[in-house]
Amino acid sequence: MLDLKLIRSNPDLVQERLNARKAGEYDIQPILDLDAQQRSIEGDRGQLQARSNEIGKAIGQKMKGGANPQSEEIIALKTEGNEVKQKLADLEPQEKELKAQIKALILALPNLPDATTPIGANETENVEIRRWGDEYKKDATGILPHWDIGEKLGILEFSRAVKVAQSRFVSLMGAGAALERALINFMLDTQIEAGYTEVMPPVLVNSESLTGTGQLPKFAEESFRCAEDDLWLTPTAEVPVTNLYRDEVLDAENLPIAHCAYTPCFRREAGSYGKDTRGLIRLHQFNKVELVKFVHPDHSAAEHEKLVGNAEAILQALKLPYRVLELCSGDIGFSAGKCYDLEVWLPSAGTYREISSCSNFYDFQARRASIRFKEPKQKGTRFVHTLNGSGLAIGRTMAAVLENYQQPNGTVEVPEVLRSYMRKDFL
RNA sequence: GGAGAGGUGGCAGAGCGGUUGAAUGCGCCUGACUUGAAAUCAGGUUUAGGGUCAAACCUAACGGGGGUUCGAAUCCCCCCCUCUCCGCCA
Repeated sequence: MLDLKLIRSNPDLVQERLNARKAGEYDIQPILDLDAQQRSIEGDRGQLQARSNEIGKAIGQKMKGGANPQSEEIIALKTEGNEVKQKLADLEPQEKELKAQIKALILALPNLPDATTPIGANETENVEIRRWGDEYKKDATGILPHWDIGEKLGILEFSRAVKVAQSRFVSLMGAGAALERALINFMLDTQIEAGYTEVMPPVLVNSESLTGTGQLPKFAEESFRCAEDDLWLTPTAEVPVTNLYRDEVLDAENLPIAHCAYTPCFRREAGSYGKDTRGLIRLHQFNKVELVKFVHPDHSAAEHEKLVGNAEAILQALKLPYRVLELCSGDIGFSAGKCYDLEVWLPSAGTYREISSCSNFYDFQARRASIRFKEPKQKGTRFVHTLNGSGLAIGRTMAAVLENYQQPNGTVEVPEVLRSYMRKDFL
């Protein structure tokens, strides 16, 4: 959520930053208009309420002093009190309605792209920052797509999963399930070693939580909902883990708070019907290890770089070639101000595919979820900055392993760092 | 699912119609005492919005939403959540 005070005091800057996402898409003028109305009413209301309080206090004092409740003096005050109440009854609903409208409009506004975020219209204008692991790229000749090799090895079961659920689901069988577990454990162990505290959060979350991180209200159609309970299947552990601290005031000395979490993730993938219909790339249910940080605003840029490094460390340990993109203003997510994507090399397709997205949300989510911190000796509170990134998406990592580690004889070598988890060298 | 209890400041916990934004304790901050610290004493310490150069000041908030009243943390109604016991269950 953007700061209304910033919108009010610096409308041109805000509008210009929003235009960097998509020109003509966002207009803050209605907010400014409604805000002016609301403030005007609030002024009047405040005065009336002050008078009402005076009357109440005056009556209280006189009664305590033994005044007759039927005396003219008291009756006159009560009459005025009733008049004030009438006027307030007229003003209050107006102001309430205006506030609700403003809130709804602000909740629909995305974060401002950071000044360092490259300007661009769409994903074609993302900027490649660096590449890693070219030396591990093998000759792709004869390499089967991961879904083919997976079915051949009997470790990925698509058609039966479709019977059980629907399309875009998979069952992992035998060594496939074991590999998934190995990846989860390896990633968690690595991130715990790097200083993250593991958490296993609920994967059903309420609407307030989804609003806190920015999935609601705009992206309701992207999540599975249990309508009777106001609960949704979490689309990413970002939601439950960030909301762990919703409506809290944290001690500055406890920052940064860093969590890693393994959870299944659920996405409806509405509107992507033709895309990635085969394999593990785009499923309604997938596993992910997520990294989430709550940091002091002064350190969020440095913490962001560190977090990207933590995600990269997984790919490096797995010796999977990847590149780092900095997303441009037209492609960063709704809540993010700055975002790096990690893309892993998929030899069968001859392309890099997103495997992690690491974002700095600045105070955008913290403001929505009211996550603040207090510094000793300083008055008041400030919003923390929240960061998160995949570390990593398990299914896509599995796809990358099945392809990058595929042998000419149709087996798949187990990456060295996973062998102690798998207790075997080949699939 | 049945029965009961309860949701108050950073925490614990009073208040149950009138100058109560809220006793008390803990925590925290400032000062005194001390070589320093502890202990002790005095004072201070909620958040949000408005206002101001900065203050003063004004308004709101005692789970959420309505209602009664000149006036509600306190009374009434609805909803949510938590806890205890019973039942069921991984």
